[in-house]
Amino acid sequence: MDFKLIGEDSKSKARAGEITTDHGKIETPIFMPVGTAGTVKAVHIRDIKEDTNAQIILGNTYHLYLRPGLDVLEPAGGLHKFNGWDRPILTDSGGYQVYSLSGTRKLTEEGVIFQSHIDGSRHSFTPERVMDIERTIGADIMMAFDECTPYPCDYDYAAKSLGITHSWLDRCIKRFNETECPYGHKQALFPIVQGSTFRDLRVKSAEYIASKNAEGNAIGGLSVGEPHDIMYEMTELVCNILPKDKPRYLMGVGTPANIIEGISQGVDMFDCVMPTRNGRNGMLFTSEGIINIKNKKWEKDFSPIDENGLSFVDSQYTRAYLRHLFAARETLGPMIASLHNLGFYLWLAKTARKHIIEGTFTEWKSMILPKLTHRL
RNA sequence: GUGAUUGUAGCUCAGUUGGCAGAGCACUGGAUUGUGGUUCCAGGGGUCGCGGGUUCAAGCCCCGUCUUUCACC
Repeated sequence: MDFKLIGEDSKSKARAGEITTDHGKIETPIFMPVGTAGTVKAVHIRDIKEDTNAQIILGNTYHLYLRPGLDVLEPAGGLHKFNGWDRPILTDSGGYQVYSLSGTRKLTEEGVIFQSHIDGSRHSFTPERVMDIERTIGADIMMAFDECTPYPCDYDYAAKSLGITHSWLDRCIKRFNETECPYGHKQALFPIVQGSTFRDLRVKSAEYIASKNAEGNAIGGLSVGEPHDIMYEMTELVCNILPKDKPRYLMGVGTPANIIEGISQGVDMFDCVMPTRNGRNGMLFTSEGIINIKNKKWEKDFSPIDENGLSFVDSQYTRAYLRHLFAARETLGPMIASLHNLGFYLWLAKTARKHIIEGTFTEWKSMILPKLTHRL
């Protein structure tokens, strides 16, 4: 993996760059659609590639390990071959899922013993095991196994958890260096900064992660319910410590406004379930504001979904028709809304990049921000 | 025609000994941040078939009437 900076904004920390992987280039800042179970829910691979122009998607170690399992993914030739996505893939390590999904779990210095949310079966994740699984999935970017602390989180727990995350990182790096991709392409390992909402823990973690000189670095443990200003404060703090010449990935963020703020603080990569999950539930992010397509006010609105949108669904379908699909619980409704939202998120990142390169990012940001939170 | 039976929110139905009219679904809003195609929160909505009567008080008891379904002539 390679990363080079293309341009920097003079009035903020925003920067434009380019990541090169064996599966192609990623122009940053970038939004990465989430494809937890090997699919970006309700959207065809063809539409993600050709309509939203996404350059990288996510997969999830926890979910893919449980289903379909490595005994399917390995003979399939890895996730790229399995789902037909030939551009870059990033796999989340499962640390977040062990925290958010698993009913009963036991966390020790060694690793985590958890129960499957599907059938209750017991499994064990250690840093070594997670590295092996991510090798078998074959993602271009593998995330280190961490513990995502909840919010709120008391200081003692956050400090103890951080120690575990750091020691797990060392074991991830060791295993990563001892193994290689079974399919022949290169894989990168990104460590994750934790430390909850405590400045000293975040600084300590960011310095530790920076010292590993990884090919890219991630900020985790945010967007878990804390106020936005705390999220921004922690992001800014950490970005000032993480190396400038490596991509920075803010995990799980966020709303369009969160992403613009993150970009201005020097974050290069984002992922979030919001465009797809909220899309499936009728919430649309458009160029003029946020729409709840289920609202009665759209019942007889025969205007296009988003007259400025670049996705084919934006002009193909009307708001009234999309509302009807949701009211009738037709499968096409969530499909249209998901594709539209992904198109909008990708447009947002691409347009931010253009303005960073042209030197007009700050002006554009102050123009676009009110529209991103406005409700139609 | 006779004997039973039914009628309460848009729908399906609870409603105790007579004591503030309820639920689920639907509808109207809101939430959702490294995804279990969800889930959660809030709100609006009633001439208790209709007309009388008893009672401090009736969805509930009494009388009449209409209505639903069933059985028998």
